[in-house]
Amino acid sequence: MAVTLKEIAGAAGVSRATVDRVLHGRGHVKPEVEARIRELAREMRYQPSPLGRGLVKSARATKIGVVCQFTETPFMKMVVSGIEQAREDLRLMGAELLLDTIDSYAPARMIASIDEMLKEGAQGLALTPGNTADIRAKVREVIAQGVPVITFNTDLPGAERLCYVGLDNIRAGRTCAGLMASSLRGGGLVLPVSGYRGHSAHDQRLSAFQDTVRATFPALRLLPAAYCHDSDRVSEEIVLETLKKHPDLNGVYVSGNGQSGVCRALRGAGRTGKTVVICYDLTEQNALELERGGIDFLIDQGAREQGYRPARLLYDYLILNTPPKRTFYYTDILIKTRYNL
Amino acid sequence: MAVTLKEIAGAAGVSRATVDRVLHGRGHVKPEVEARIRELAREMRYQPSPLGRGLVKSARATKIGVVCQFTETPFMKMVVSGIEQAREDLRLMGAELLLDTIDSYAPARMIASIDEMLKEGAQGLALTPGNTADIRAKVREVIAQGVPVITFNTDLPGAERLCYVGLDNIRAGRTCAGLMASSLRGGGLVLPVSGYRGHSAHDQRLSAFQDTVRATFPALRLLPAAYCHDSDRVSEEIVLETLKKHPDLNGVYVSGNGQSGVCRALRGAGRTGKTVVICYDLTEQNALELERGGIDFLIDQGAREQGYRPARLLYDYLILNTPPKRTFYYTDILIKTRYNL
DNA sequence: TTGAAAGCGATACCAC
DNA sequence: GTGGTATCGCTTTCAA
Repeated sequence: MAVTLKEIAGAAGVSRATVDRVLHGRGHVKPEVEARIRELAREMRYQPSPLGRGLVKSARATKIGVVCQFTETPFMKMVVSGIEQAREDLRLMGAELLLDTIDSYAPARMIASIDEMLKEGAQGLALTPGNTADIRAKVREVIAQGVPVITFNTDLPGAERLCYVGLDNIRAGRTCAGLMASSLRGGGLVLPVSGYRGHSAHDQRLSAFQDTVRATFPALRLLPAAYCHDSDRVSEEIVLETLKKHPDLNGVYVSGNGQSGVCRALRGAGRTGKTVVICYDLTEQNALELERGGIDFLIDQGAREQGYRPARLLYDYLILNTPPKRTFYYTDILIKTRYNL
Repeated sequence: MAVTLKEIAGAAGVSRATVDRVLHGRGHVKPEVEARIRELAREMRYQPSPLGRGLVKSARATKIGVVCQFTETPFMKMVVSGIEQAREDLRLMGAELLLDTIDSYAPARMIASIDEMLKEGAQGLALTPGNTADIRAKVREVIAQGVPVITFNTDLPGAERLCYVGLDNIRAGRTCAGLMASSLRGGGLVLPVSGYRGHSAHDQRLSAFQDTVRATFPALRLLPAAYCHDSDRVSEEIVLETLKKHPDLNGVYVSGNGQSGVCRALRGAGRTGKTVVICYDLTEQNALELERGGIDFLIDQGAREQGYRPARLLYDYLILNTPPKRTFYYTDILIKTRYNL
């Protein structure tokens, strides 16, 4: 049986209320009494019960706001399903999750949504921010008001957010370089395809891949990176063009979206299973391609975790007074093949 | 705000106690009242609060027993750390975890430990059983007494355990075959090294690997499997012998322990980085070898998860009356390279 | 067959 | 400064 507040109170010869005040640093307690209680709590290894605390808090439900952008993509849909899982869990734990999804990239809507959340009484926010000056300013303002913010999927450099939950894109890019090299032991020609120039995740994945290949795997020759703007049509075009010049293209690395287009082009050219394809995000579409052999390796970001974790961290912070242990919660870099889907 | 028992009681015009009896199927309720309450609960989408329930149960702490074998191996040490994490979490949730570790394989001690747990009042058990007749009989007996059992790491076929938590060794073996094939696109000679003949996990990993290679990757030639009894000395010997006959050995697949011996032999022969090594379990030793390039791919079983999950499932079952949703909780097949450690 | 009441651990509020 | 007390949602006697 764990030690309870009541036991501390008994041992100290005071009431539970006094112990509570001390443990929450609310003051209004005689210094000597306070010291004694602090000492006692340590000695008896007191740890507050999340059960009791949660129960009390469930009276006036704590509200946690989540705003998620880009929800039109299959990947983000999975993130949202993680958020909904969190909503369910939080409900049982006596808290309420307010969710707003923004289907595309819209900084203005993001800001409006943040304001809306605050108006509805959100006591903490989880966001997938866009990195614009407006949003940076807004987030700073929110944090200054004492509302904790967690970023997920995309970070917001330079803001005092509690922490970031998402992929370590640099390590992911390196991992892909390693996979490409081990699949092409004899060396070969590789085409990197990225999504948007300036999209921080895409950029990081791309340059980490390029840097690692250049530094560690000289047998691999890199073509200049091409940008497909996350469009399958464009990525297909890019690969087809490349195949004209290099019919024996050995590998394609896709750091953003456009995976299907790449697969289509290679399949049309009869290069499926010959040209190694490495890409990101375990969407249904991509899972299918893994099984069909169109994709060789895929980096899964743990989408549901990205949706779930931020809300839980905010709960722990707000209700249990337990701040996140780290500033970066990197989700696992999960390597998927057709065999471990 | 979620629907509470009280609200149902109010709506049904009865007391909370009556609703409670109905929802727990304890009987002693007039059938018509019971039907009305059931209907109401469904309509109002009542879901019991884990908070309230946990709090009550924390009075007479529910005891959950965990018995873990083979704890002398580095892998099992990580499993134990997962168990200890669960112990901590359960404590906060008002339950108590009794842990007994058995360093080696000892069916008799296992049985004694189970009895001990029951005597100490364990209301549920998580076990890494050995597959002997004695243990099967004991587990059956325990389950017949109404004490739920969960197996982890090793399953116990034919017992009515609640569920199994652990690796899907067959899919893992297949995954390794796929990795070996993609690393040796031109084909090559591969040596499978297993631990014990008759050890179900080792056997499954081995035969799934062999079957997949034979069926899917004809370019890979398989040497007959060798058994090293989990000994680095023996595995080193095996590899050295093989290298004499086949100095250009292209791959080694290690389904049990003995990884270090394999790496040592290859390193001595100057084959590190040339012969592809694929093995299991992210121990410190193995992590080091991944970084040094002695191991190319490694399958991580999610050791901590294997220790943590069973206790949580028992808690959910005993305290929250939520039985496991599946009979097999396969832990993720995590592919590790030096880049995504 | 039913209900009233106590209590799990922590918090909030109101008296003193 | 401090203590008493109601409360959160649920389970568990005990009494009717």
